[in-house]
Amino acid sequence: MSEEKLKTTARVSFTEYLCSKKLRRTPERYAILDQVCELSEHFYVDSLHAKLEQEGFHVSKATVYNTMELLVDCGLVRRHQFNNQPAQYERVSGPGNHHHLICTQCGKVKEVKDPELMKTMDSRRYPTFNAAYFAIYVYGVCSRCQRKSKKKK
Amino acid sequence: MSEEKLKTTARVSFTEYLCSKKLRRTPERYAILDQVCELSEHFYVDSLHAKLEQEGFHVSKATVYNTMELLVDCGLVRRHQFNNQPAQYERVSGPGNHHHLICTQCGKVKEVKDPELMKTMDSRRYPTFNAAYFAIYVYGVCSRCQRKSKKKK
DNA sequence: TTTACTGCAAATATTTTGCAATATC
DNA sequence: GATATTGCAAAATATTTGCAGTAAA
Repeated sequence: MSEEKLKTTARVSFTEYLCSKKLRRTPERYAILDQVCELSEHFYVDSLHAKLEQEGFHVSKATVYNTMELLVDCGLVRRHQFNNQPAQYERVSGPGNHHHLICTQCGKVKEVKDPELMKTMDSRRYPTFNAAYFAIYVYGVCSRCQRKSKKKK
Repeated sequence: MSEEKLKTTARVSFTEYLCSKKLRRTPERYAILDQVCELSEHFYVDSLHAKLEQEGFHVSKATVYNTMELLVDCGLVRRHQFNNQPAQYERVSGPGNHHHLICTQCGKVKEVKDPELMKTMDSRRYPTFNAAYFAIYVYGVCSRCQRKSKKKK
């Protein structure tokens, strides 16, 4: 999907969400969503805010925080938080199809695709819990840190 | 496993860990570990600290934070952090055999056993990543919150 | 016209850090 | 005896909140 098409699709979803919840469609909210669509990787509130300012769009951080909450609530964005770092966000593009490898030494996060595992996850059913989406984190040591510890020895 | 046996096993692991890393075996560290073994559920640094003080063992919070890091590093404890709440910790008893259901409305966390899923997870292999353990979070709406939203309509 | 939203600054709260005193090795 | 660890208080920092002004409906 092209970035433009992606933006359009996201805007439509967001508009539907805002209307259904009787929330206002402000330029700030759409500018933040647009910027989110331009960030392919995981990002932080701080980096998102900096990018917006850099592009000449002034918003307060409070508004960015507020909007991220809406975007998470409407399913366009996922929130992750590892090891007491600031929260990381990630745009959702299509059905969840990857999980995360997290290095316990350097904190780096890598995405991995695993269709078989995703299928297994999708097949899970819970009697009294209405599941919406899931996140899988595998903790371990990344290749770079493995090399580092070998050197030390 | 009885609580006493569990404590003993945990102490042995922790001692091995401390020795291997040439860290000191202080009464504070063991007292914290013992207390962790007495908490079956997820807990916070704050509640753990309060429990210790309540039982007459005085430790500073800084030491609790420090020790939790060691316990996580040596694999006796897992750390979770949801939705900007303070970090939650959970004692690891035997091989990982459950995952978590998290209510996006009230924030409540529930453990679920799913041996089949655990088997699938254990079978995953990554070429350059040395996996140690994993965490699975399923987000959705718990039964209580489902009832609440029905009432509202 | 109503009131939700924004920006700003101040408040909050968890976690980290600096340092002197202490206890482990 | 050397120095890692502790306790305490202060600092750091992400996020939330209060409030007056602005703008969407």
